[in-house]
Amino acid sequence: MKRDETSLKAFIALKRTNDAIDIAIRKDIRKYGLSVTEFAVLEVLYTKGPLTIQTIRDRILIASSSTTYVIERLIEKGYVIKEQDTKDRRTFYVSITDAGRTVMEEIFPMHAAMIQSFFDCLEDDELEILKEALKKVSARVSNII
Amino acid sequence: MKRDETSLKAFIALKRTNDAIDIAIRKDIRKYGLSVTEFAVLEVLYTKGPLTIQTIRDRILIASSSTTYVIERLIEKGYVIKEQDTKDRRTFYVSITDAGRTVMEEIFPMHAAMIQSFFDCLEDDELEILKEALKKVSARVSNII
DNA sequence: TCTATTTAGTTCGAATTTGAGATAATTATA
DNA sequence: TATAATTATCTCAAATTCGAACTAAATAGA
Repeated sequence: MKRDETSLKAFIALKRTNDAIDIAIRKDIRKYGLSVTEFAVLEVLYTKGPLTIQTIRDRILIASSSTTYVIERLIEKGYVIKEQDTKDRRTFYVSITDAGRTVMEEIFPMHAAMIQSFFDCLEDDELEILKEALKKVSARVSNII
Repeated sequence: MKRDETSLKAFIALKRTNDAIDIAIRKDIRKYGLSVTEFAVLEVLYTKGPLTIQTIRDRILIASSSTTYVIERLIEKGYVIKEQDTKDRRTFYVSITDAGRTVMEEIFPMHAAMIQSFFDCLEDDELEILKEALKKVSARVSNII
């Protein structure tokens, strides 16, 4: 198969894999009344600690207006709080609350187990190459855009 | 790094790569007045020929209500037509029109070149493993769900 | 210092997407 | 054959997402 053709096939496989996993996660997380985006925000705050709104947006790659929206939903649910930075009053830090942490502690193990089961069809070295190759490609995409 | 941890990292990299590419494609295709979903439908009809609505839905993994919606948009734009199957009157075949083909012939080379440039940071064997690994994972996900 | 530019986040309207529940046609079963 | 179950698609309301334009605050440059 020619190089160009392989790239296109890889892209199609990437899209399909992502979409299929997304559907699985959506179903799973819906039980807890969360959308995939809400979960992504909670997850990054849970693992990385308090972040500015902008950092959250860069992490999960959604429009900034969507970031405002999803954080508002999470505040309503009591899972995060938003605090203005005293030094730079344009920026806000978002942190997970105890209630948010409790939900994540309930969801996360099942979520992680599901993800792991998706990848358990790969050998160790395949998985490693997959991970590294994806990192290279996403860095490349960010560079080009 | 432990196996489980690598799976989670691979998943995060997958999501991030997909989202970044999606944003790039959206920008690119917007110039032609198409959404990413509309483009995906056109692309599959362009490369695979006429398909039923259900097959299109399975290919691009969106809700069936969304399939109805996006095909309606494409009909309005004159890029596809919908024809009822004479044998099974529940099913409809969707085909790309000449106008749709013309648009695809205009967009597709640039689109393909962009995709290829995203993957040109990988060696041939890395790309091959990436593609095959993604196929395995998406098959695995479909099996589990 | 004054003004221009940049940065962080929000508002708003329009477009898209979803899930739940129809409808209509086909197929399986009693 | 009559009825039940399945299949293909659609309708609808609600939720999400986006892009464009905005406000407010900080920083850079004259």
